[in-house]
Amino acid sequence: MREIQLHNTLSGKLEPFVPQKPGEVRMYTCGPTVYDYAHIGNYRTFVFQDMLRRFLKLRGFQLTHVMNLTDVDDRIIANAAAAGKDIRGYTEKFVQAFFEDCKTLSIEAPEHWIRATDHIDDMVKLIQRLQEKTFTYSSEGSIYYRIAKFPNYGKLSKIDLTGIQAGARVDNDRYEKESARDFALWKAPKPGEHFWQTAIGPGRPGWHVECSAMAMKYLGETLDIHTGGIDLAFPHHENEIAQSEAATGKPFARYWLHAEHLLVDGEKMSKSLGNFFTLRDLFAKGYKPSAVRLALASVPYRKQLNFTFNSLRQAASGIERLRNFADRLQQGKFPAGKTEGMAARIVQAEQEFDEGLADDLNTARALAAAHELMRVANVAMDKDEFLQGDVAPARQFLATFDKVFAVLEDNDAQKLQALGYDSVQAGLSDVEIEKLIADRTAAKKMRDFAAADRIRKELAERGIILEDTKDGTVRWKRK
RNA sequence: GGCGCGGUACCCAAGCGGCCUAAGGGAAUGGUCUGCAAAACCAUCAUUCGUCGGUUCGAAUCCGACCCGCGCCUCCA
Repeated sequence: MREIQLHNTLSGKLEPFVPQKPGEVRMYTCGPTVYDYAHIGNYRTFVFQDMLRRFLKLRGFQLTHVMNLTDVDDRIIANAAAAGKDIRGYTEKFVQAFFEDCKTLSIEAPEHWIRATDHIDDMVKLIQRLQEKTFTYSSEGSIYYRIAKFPNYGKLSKIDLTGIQAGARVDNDRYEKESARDFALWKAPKPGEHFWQTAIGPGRPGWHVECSAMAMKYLGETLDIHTGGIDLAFPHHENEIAQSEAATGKPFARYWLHAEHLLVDGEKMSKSLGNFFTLRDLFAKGYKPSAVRLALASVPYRKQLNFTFNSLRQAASGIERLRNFADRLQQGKFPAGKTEGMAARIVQAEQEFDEGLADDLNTARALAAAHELMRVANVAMDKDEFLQGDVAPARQFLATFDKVFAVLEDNDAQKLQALGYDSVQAGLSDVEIEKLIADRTAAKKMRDFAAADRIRKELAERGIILEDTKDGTVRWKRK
């Protein structure tokens, strides 16, 4: 098996992936800030993280994956206050929506889903460690990190601190800092704001400290993998490194992976441009969860993904093809025997699939391997050269494929219903459909094709596609 | 200005020195199959890889310059 290569932001290069402990991977991924519904750009990153975790598991690693939910920050405090709610009361709705969205997109639950507000003590302890080592200073009740004391600052984002010392840029932070780049570990409460009463005084944590404290609590002082969106590289991850490594004297994370952004129609998604979408916006327009997942998954994570409705339709077609093939394997009748050639092609597809993913999670390559095998197998089936004994290995391949892509299961309608979107064809039950198909079959027998076509058309209008098979049975599916 | 992605067919996209007269998918057109469909299959769809130079026996792939798109450089995945 080919060794896994990952692009490490730290070195700017592809590196062979070798975890600290053979066979075990400890991974931390930055999750959402739950001040609103997450948007599809967020999910581009989360789907990437999910595919990474799925691939590592497929490769047999014992994985401990932690994803945080940032449920305290300026926006949350402001929005909660405006809504007259406390922090938990305000964020709960978005936390639940996030969980639902993950389920809908087949994003697996990590081993630990954790919230910042459950870990204030851990953050306080980390800040105290930094205080002992004099990496901090206090000012007007807030505690800041003194970047000047950490010589390696900038190693992740390659930022050059010379020339942008205090005063180089306008510092409009409300608090007093020694240097413009210094960041708050702990923020003094403002009147009326929610705060925690702690050993380091009243207040609330700065943004960056949560990830350092939580990651180290669950995964140890040196993680194998840390990931997030590219925008987090600076300042968030840079600051995490500064805090963590100053406190422990050890490398914080060995591999840093950053997902490029999703664009909509070639532009940054933003509310003001009117190109801002949540998952729910897409479902309301009738797009399937699986198509959204595939659209997000099929462009490798280090490439900006230009999201368009056309790309969604393309993904939907891809899903159709994959599922049609899976159905054909499931339901088709094949001659007895087993062919050498097909077995070899399947092994080849498995190899290409694995190699693609091992190559810095090149999902486009992995997907192409599946398509290539499908074409070869379909051709063989059309010629009756695909035999019964070829079915199991082919299905095995699809199962492997789906362990990472997770789009084959035909459960979009249920997922949408669970979220309260009634699918178009909700009116017809399976029994009613079967009844209409029986009527049509009867009409066909009488050679009353007009009547038969009328039924087909009626079903089509309600989203049911019929397929006549050679042996006279009729397969159907919901579009 | 600094740092970083990227420009490959109508669209998405792989490729990263010879196996490339460039994977895979979507769309389209024609065809096979079908009572008609659907699915599947076949054919057509880039002698060319943003532009111009250079290196090389050989370049989409390396080097240089330029053009264009995008992101980060104050809490945005």
